[in-house]
Amino acid sequence: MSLSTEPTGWQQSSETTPELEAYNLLRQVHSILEMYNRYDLRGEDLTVPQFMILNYASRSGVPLSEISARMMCDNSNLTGIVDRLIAKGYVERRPDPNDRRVSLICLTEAGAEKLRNLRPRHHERLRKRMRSLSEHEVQQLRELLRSLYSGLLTSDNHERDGHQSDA
Amino acid sequence: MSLSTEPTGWQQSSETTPELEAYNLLRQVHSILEMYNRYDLRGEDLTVPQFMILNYASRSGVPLSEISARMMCDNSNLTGIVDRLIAKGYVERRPDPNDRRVSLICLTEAGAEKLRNLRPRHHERLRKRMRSLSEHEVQQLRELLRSLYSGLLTSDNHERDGHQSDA
DNA sequence: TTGAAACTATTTCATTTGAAACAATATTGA
DNA sequence: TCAATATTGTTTCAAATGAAATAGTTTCAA
Repeated sequence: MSLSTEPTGWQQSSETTPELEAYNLLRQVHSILEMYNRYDLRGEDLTVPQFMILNYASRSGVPLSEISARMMCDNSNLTGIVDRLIAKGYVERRPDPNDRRVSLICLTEAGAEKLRNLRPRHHERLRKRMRSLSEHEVQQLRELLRSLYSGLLTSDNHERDGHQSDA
Repeated sequence: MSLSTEPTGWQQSSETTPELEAYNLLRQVHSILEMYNRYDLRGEDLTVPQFMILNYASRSGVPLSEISARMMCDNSNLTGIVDRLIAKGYVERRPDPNDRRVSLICLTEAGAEKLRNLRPRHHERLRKRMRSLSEHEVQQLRELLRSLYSGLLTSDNHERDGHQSDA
């Protein structure tokens, strides 16, 4: 996928709903921001998920399953990514003395330094990229996504077909 | 990643901005909706990207690069996914008589039938999942994402460090 | 206490994704 | 025309992801 963002040729399908449009836009925005993040990290010896783990780790150590919960992914996904971060010297695994099942992901000094360097630039870039929204609009967007997020978590949203509750 | 969505233990970091919060929520919402889509397609012999390609293909055929543009991914990603869809009998490749470089992705009758069956249910599920937002809020969200999307495409958002334009 | 159940992380396997290199074809401009 | 350039799709490789199975550990109730 190239970084150039020229107008594309295809048309919006006629069969659509506000919900579907919102969801498609959400996917597109996510995809573009992810792409920019990827390019930002290009020269930094890091991939996007590796950077994400750095952001959730700490010097004192964070359980792998806490990181996977925040990243909304499976534990099994992180094993390999953490391995690569260890190979690069940015984190290390330490056993949790209180629970021998847990392995704590600890930032090394090199990892902490990397993070001190990258995080502020990352936030600043994001801020600039969202300049097309006013301060108020950003907050509006945040609140709408918050509602949506809560709604998705709390209700029975993954029902199977049949037995709709609004019958 | 399990489907259960119980409250998690971690706290929001103190160092954050409205932009970062909005982005993190966007990622989380995206992640949850994607997870639900995955579970919906579980018994349907389809993965999420496979279903997405079905949605963009047609009986008369669509160039692969048009599909990859709409999916915001690289052509190379689709080769394998299309191969699997062909193996399942839902699409086929046909050469474009007007341009021998392009290969048209055509829905088979089985693929068209699958889509007729799945698409309405898919839209209905999405609609229900977004019920926590009012009709007006869905439209607000859509408009905000539209603005953000346009802003991301039009401006020079992937600048390297230095030469900030707001100095 | 002990056995069943739950939890944590890893392993394994298939699929998806990102990126670069490539072959075939099309387009363009000298 | 024809050579340089661009476009389309595939191949290849590394990384990430989803899901199931597994081993080790903890929790909890009988």
